[in-house]
Amino acid sequence: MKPKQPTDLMAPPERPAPVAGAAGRAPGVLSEKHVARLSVYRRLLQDRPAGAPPEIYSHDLAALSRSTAAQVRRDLMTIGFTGSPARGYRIDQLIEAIGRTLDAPAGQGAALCGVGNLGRALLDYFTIWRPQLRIVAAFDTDTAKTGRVIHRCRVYPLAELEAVVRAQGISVGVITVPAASAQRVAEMMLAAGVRGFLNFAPTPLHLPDGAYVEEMDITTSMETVAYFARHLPGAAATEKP
Amino acid sequence: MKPKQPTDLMAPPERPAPVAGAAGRAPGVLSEKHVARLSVYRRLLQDRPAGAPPEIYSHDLAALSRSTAAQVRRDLMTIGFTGSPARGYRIDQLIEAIGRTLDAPAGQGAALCGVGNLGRALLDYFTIWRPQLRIVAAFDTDTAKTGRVIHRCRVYPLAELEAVVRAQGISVGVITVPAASAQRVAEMMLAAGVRGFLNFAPTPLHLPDGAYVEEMDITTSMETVAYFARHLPGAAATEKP
DNA sequence: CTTTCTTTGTGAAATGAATCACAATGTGAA
DNA sequence: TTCACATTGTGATTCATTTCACAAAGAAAG
Repeated sequence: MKPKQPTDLMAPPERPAPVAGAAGRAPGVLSEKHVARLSVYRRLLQDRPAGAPPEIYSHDLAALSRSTAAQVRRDLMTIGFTGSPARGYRIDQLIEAIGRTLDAPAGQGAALCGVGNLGRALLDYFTIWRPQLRIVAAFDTDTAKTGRVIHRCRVYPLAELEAVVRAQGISVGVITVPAASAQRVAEMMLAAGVRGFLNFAPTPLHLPDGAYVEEMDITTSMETVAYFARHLPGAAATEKP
Repeated sequence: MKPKQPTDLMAPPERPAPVAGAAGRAPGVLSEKHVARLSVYRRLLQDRPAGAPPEIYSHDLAALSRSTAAQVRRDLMTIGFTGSPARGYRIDQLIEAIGRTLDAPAGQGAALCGVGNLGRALLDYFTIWRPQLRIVAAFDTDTAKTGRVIHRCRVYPLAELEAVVRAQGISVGVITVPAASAQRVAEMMLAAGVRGFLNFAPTPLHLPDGAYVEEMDITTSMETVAYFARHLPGAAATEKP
């Protein structure tokens, strides 16, 4: 074989394809894991019992969130929040600081596509939800479902998606349709202005840059858990040699 | 302040606490991300249309799975699967090879706790499922639900959890109870022999080493998506300066 | 006031994962 | 047969994230 040029000459260098994700983050924008941890911290702090002290140490928050003290301190550092030695972090201020990072000042609306079993469960899950981030519209093709209001959320026919999403300035889409329709529905939402997608369909979405997709692949998670249930240190169970 | 010993003398060095996860993997055991990708590869290959060619190139599988060709090759390398230059990977053999890695030879059973909206949706989701990994029992405290069969799955009272889990050799637990009961239910399952947990409750589980927990935190995922919907390159939308 | 203790904030180091880049391999065409 | 080419397999490298480890900062006790 002969020595070759940098491998590909006409093909672009191997990238995650022109596909969505937080791949190339703008400077000052946090990483996905980072945002997820902040979200968890906030909820844990909000769920605190009434009598609890108004401050918390990094190692206590770490214990609550299954993290480490160093991780917590680093996370808070990057959002510019500071505590005091020997007293820890002020909980009320911390909740507020995380909110400034995570929440849209004017609030954000989400739309859900596919009012099946899972869709209805999620609507229910998010009914009691702060105004900061709410599912404000649902869509389905089934005329038996459209026009009704399920868990306080109106169900529109899919044909009205573009109009409703635009009118309400919806920026987040939750996809709970069957795998076969997921890509089509996602593209409709994208065209209507939705930028962030939470995809429960068991197939990856292919969207251009400028869209962010989080795959919630229940089947894959289940298989992952099953794998580690067998392969964890000290797990001889269920395994046939 | 005075120079100090290695920081902590009696406290153990900061670790993710004696808490579950794939933290310290045994040698030869794959990483979580790795397993997740293999699971996705397999499903994509299985879902292939009938007329498709019996082989596939790494870059084609990468495109399907939102990955890169190099990543795919590396993944298959670590499970010891090889293709042929200029012809790619044999799909049928690859599906089988992934199965040898992911599946328990004798199959694995899962139990679901909490037959609410979300629990029922998941039971439905997993009804048509291969024998390799199935939800074989559900549990709930509500006597209106126990004794019935929902989506082909029998619902037992929580009191029978230990007996049923032991009798059926169940190794995976799916938690869809309210946050307040999640920890208790997880501990019951752990005591009965469950090693892997898929936790949909909006609070992290605290289990000792020897248990693996995958958090399926829908609220956090939603907040993450919302954040990136606003902060993605070229996303001025929904943001108020 | 001084000492002792625990905690924060953060460079530096370590770990882990993804990507690069290229020799080796096989295919099909001439 | 030989050539040209696209692809695999993989060491080396880069990049991202986590962890370490310690100076600085209070607080509380003496």
